[in-house]
Amino acid sequence: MAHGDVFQAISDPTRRRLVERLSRSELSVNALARPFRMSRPAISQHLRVLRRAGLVRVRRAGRERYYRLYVLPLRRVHDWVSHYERFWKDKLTALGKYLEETP
Amino acid sequence: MAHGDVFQAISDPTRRRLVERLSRSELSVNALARPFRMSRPAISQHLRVLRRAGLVRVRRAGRERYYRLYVLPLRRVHDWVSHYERFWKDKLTALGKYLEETP
DNA sequence: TTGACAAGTAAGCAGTAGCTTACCTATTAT
DNA sequence: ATAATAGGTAAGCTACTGCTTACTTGTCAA
Repeated sequence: MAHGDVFQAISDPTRRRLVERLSRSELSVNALARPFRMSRPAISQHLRVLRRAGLVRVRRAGRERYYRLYVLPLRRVHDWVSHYERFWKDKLTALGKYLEETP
Repeated sequence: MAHGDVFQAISDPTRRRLVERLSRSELSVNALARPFRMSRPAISQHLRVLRRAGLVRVRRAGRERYYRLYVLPLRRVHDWVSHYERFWKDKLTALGKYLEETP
């Protein structure tokens, strides 16, 4: 399983774009890779990272493989970041005030 | 400014812990570094990454430097991740359903 | 059945990340 | 003035990342 880290998985902009594309629909690797200027093996390797982080799953159909987004691991990121949300929403906290004073 | 990437900045678990510690209060580097088993220069280097990502700011007081959290860059991460929130909250979407079917 | 195509893996390479020890600078204390 | 302290920077090392090209495997089409 190799169970990679989600934070690390989404730290790369290419992988974030892959996730974005998959949020619209399931896609074959070729379709996924189309807009990228990178070699297809590079994409395969990024997909491996996403797979290991549990962010995507593959369905084989003939000689194609369809990737589908599996968002649950993103929840960890969401939860971690949400903890700080109040600092930019609640301007009454010390840090929030500091924020306002310093542009 | 060197304007580092926030996603990359928080991809390291040590840096996330630093951010967590700073969310409670402003801290000097020594105070910050106390619970870590790493050398202090290592911490300084992590702080530089956080600084470049705009996540912390320093205030000098005598020979100490107090680091303070500056959360605004986290908003980018929050926004990006929030876009996928509906996939685990709204179980009616295709991907949400898929999620339910596959444990 | 021969070839084209989809996608993955392997090997190799340059660049960077994360750590260490050693050193430097500024401030405080004796 | 001397030494201790806070913290940063530099150099160097290992390990990992992200890419490439070359090769492999499985599937479909002529």
